[in-house]
Amino acid sequence: MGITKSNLFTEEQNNISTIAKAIGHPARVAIIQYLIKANACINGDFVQELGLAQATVSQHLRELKDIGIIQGSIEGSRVSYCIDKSRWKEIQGYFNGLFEELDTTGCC
Amino acid sequence: MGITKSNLFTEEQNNISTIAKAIGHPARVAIIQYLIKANACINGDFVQELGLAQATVSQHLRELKDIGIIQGSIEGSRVSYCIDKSRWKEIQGYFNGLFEELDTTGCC
DNA sequence: ATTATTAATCGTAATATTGCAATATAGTAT
DNA sequence: ATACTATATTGCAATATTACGATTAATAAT
Repeated sequence: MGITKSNLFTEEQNNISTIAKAIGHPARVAIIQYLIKANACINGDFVQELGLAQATVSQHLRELKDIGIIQGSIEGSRVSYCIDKSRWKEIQGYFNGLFEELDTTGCC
Repeated sequence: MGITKSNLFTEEQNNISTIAKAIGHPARVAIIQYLIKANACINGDFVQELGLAQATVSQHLRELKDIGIIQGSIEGSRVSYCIDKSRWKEIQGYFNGLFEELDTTGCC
């Protein structure tokens, strides 16, 4: 069917998976890395940077905006993008929660 | 088109996004959490646990196996699943790399 | 005013994902 | 041998994702 049965899962599970899904495309990882490295709000030429069509890049940017990882503010005829650091830390917290539960003692 | 242009991106970007994609479904997050919490190889009744059809669960388990997060070993007529801890730590490293690059000083 | 630049949105095609019933496979128990 | 149990695979329908050309909207430059 292609439709995820979110109602079967906890809010945390849905949160983590939704965020992971958003990170689950190399272009979006590239955008995130680029903005983190820049450490500033920039109207970078993502189209040049990524090598994808303008419409496609815009779509990826919107996905990242939708879950709050990046923010875009209109700056004249351009749009300035940056990481939402507090949201990013929140996301880091979700993943850390997932990772830190692992008990390195025991089998396997 | 629905086909990701992986060739445009770095190996790291493709690695991260591929793993994130695998985590990008609540059922798979639930499986991971369940196995981490168990800290053992178990033939848990994932079908009961998740509330999805057996075929669907099997599919999700295979996806996690494919990228190495979990391992399944045949145990009589059952299959015993567990987290691949070394792989999981490797994945943790990928995400930490992504998170730790963030400079909390500066704008935004 | 006209033209260029930048970025969002719409429409659409190709492909992927999610989910399940049905079937297949393989071990267990009777 | 037969029936039962657990899991994998196949085939298919519904929906989602990826990508792009074309269009739109809004500012900037001439």
